[in-house]
Amino acid sequence: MAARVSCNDCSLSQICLPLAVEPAQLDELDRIIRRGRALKRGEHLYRAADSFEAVYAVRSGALKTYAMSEDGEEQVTGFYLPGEIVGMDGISTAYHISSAKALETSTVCEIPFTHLETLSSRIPSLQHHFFSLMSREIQEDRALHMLLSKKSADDRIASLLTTIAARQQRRGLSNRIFRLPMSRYDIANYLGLAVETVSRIFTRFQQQGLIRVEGREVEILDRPRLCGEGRLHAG
Amino acid sequence: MAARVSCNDCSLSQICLPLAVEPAQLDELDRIIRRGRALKRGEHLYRAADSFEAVYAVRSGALKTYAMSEDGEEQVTGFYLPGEIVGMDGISTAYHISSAKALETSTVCEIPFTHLETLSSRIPSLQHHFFSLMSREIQEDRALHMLLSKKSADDRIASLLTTIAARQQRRGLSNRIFRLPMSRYDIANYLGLAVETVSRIFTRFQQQGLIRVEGREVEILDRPRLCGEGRLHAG
DNA sequence: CGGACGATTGATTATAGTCAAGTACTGTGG
DNA sequence: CCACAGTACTTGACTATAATCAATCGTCCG
Repeated sequence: MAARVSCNDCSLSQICLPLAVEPAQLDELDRIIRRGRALKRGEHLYRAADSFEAVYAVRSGALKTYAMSEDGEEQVTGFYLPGEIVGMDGISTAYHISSAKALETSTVCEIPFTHLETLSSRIPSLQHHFFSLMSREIQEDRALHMLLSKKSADDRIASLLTTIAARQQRRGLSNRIFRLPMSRYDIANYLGLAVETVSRIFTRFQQQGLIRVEGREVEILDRPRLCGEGRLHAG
Repeated sequence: MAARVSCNDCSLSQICLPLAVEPAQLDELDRIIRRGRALKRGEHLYRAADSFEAVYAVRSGALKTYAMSEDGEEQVTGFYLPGEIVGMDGISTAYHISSAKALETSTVCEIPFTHLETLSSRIPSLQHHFFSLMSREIQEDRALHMLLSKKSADDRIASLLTTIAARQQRRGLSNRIFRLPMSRYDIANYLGLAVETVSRIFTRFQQQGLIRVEGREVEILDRPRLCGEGRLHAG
């Protein structure tokens, strides 16, 4: 069964944790990982307030993380695609502050955090890689901060599309045609927009020839104009 | 000179890095720290694209971090008060992606990162604390994400004020009366608002008896209503 | 003292949200 | 296989919130 594959044989090893570990030490990492946990669409990987035990590498499918405000409204805080690490919130509190839910049928590799810490002490490159992963997460949050605080709804959607495209490419897939794993509602929530706005912008981007979109299938037709200036002030 | 004080004698040791280190090992941490770097108002601690060499503990004063978008507009990404660690972006890229600038006369302790990594391998609690610090930064970014994506201008300002108040308290200062180290422009920029909006809300909050404000001096008069529901729909 | 910057206030406008309605999908059970 | 329910998505009309434009005042420095 594919889920039992070792890191050695995993197609994602070049973008996942193993990239930080010498082949000679990969066995050590391999041994602490619990592989192939399967999640059905809508199932939770963990919930807010669950005790923090592990971080998870997405092997297939996609997840979203979200938090609840006091008044019960959901805030989607991130989307996680294969090769990406989810669950790094919670280290400081020892319990998760957000929930992680499968957007579609998914499998994850579970990496118990105390083991990972122990191993990181012994493998400097792993420690560095983990610092690095968290640092990148902070960087991405800063980019999102700018997106939400300075950019128009159009820019936000364009940025989401190109970001997803880039992450697809990282896994060796097309950066032009892909399927969004999340609903319009999740997109709207994540980007701080109303669903209706998201829908309208998808439609307009298509009319402007920037993308072709059919449900969750997206094709990027004019990347320069989508990313850049072209779209600003009447595209 | 106060700046030459060791971590042992530093009044901030209970909220800064030393809290993670046994007294017996504090010397080791102490030795790698370059203390008392002074910054005048407006001076940079580092700039975007500078090579990443160290993280910094704020000893006195206050700093802001900011990034520039391609089109040259500034995005304030954070404010850093005494006892807080600045500069953890940049680990993954080996160069800083944002700039850090003193909002007022400040001093910082410089902690060379490669030394910190080495030491972290030997002191598990320090490694854990550092993971923890980064995790908390991620948590705070998530809270900010919700603030920017779901909350009104009023909520954003209220949240900033109470957050600053809490951080003051952490250092043993009043959580009721304090001086904002940053300009209205920085506040507006950070919260994704126009300066005019910030100004108007400060004025209105004062008229509503929630705060007393005079320039950068702020007194919180009615915390419950400021934080909570009271303000919603006509306070 | 003057200039620049920071802050405030007012008038107007633009962007995205809300409300409302309706269509298209998806999966389920008959 | 189809009917149905429920959800996801789209579109239109109207509205509210905060942005922009503009003017003024205060104050900190050089």
